Amino acid sequence: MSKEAADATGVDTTDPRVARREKLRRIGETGIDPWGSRFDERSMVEDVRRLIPQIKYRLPDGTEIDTPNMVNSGGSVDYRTWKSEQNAAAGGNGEEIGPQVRVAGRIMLMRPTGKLIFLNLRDWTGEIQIFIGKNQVGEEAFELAKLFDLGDLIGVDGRLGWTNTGELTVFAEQLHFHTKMLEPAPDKHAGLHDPDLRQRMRYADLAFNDGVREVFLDRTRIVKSIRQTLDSQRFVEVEGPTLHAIAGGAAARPFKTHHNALDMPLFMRIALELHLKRLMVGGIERVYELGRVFRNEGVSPRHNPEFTMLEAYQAYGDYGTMMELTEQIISNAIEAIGGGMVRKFGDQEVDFTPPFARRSYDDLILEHTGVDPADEGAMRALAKQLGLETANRHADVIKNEIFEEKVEDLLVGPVFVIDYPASMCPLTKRKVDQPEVAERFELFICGMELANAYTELNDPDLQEQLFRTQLQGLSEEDSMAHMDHDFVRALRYAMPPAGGLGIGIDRLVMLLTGQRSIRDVILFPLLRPETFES
RNA sequence: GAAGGUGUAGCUCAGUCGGUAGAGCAACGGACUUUUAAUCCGUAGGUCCUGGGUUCGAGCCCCAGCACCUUCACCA
Repeated sequence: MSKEAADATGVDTTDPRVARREKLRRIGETGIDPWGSRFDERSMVEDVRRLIPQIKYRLPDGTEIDTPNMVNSGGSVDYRTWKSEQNAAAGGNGEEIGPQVRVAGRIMLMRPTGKLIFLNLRDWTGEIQIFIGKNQVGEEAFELAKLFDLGDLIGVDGRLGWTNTGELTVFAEQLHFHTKMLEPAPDKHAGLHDPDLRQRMRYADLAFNDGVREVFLDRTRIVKSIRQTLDSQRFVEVEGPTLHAIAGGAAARPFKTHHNALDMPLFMRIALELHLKRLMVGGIERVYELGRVFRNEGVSPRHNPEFTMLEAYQAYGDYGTMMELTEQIISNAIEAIGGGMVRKFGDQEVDFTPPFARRSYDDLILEHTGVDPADEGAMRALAKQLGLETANRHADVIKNEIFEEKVEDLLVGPVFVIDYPASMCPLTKRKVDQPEVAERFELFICGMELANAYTELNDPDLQEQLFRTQLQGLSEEDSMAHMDHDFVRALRYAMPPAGGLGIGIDRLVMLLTGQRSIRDVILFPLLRPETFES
């Protein structure tokens, strides 16, 4: 048994948790519900700041003048000096007047100085200083204020005004206790740094770390903007099934699950594609889904097992249409969060001003390797030189490995890589005059694959044949040759020629908000479960 | 799955050559009615990730395990 410190009431003071529970108890003793209740007609901090013009200085003769632009609020005026000048000119002491406001939020900082306490109160729109003076709020309320801890949720009624140092402040007249935080607050300046804690306890990360909420609010703005861009072009948003009997539409390992009542194996979807195309057969000529897909693969700063995809399909379009749509989606999203078309990502700078560059797959290989991609022998030799596996592999597979090895990382972009080898793209229409080339693009930015689009294959017989054709050099698990008879039947009911687009939303948010890890743009990324003692 | 890194007070982090466990913030007590990460005085707080081993002696060295980070692998 370790020795325990105790305050006058015999309570252990070494553990902040114990101290907080003791304060909770004392608050309850005063008759106040420490878990709060409905609190109507409060203002958001953002809106309170808009009331600044209503703060006036009333001179002895009754005239009211605007308060100046303070040092602490971006201006240059020292309030004390300004007031004494005004008073001297008026021949008497004036008085500041300001609007009544009601705010609520979390206590982020506390600066008690004897019989007054300064607080920084934060709600989800911003932070504002609160002044609590013993003489101003009364003995009882001041005793309550002494039981406040960092992280507690409180409400304040008071007058909006300036302190002598020119800080916008709510001068408290009435205090309301809303909720006690029972856990110790993170470091008030450094916040939570440990990435494990930040991800596990995203609530604390959001509450106490600067900039985190802004990233996730930007994510919401980006997603909303994408919907607006598509909706304004008469795309219809739909919700496809997430449980699939056949995990198709991409080459990825699915999560397996099981339906008990039907005793049926199921897969979590790995793509949205095949159901959206069925809907185009049904006549929804412009259709999209913004939804979660699941891929049973490793995690990395760019991969989370569940992530958000946009897929959009436009009848009578092609991959060129999809390039234009992609440019609109991205530039509108940037406009929605502000900050300009030129953005920094790590030490790279990316100019998102459309139109984006368009470069052919083969040209890029030639440019970055100096080897002719049409020369299969030379490609194989280069692959061997790079230490890549070449035996029994299709020439296009080898070429693609070379592309991934030598080209992808260098594409700062944004650049549309166009015209892929047809054998790599079983859901893609071939060029009429070049059947070995597929009408497909991938959009690369900062070495990341951000979007993928095709002129969609709508020939049911060819589609069936491609499903049946096991690609050389790919295992069954790695190929997308999972026959989906119903999908082929759907094509037989006539799917219009169309362009289709997929965008990785998480990666887009990463790029636009400057976050280096996908886990910083996903609220609750996958983690191993924490072990709790109980 | 592989390699490297990290794990020390509630939080952020130091910890020398292997020799009694440290700071700032938070907490507790005190002073302070215009502070800005308030300041000042004082007090308390440790399963040094877990389990083994080497050693007279381990936060530090060795082995195994766990979690996270990075790179790689997997990844249309």
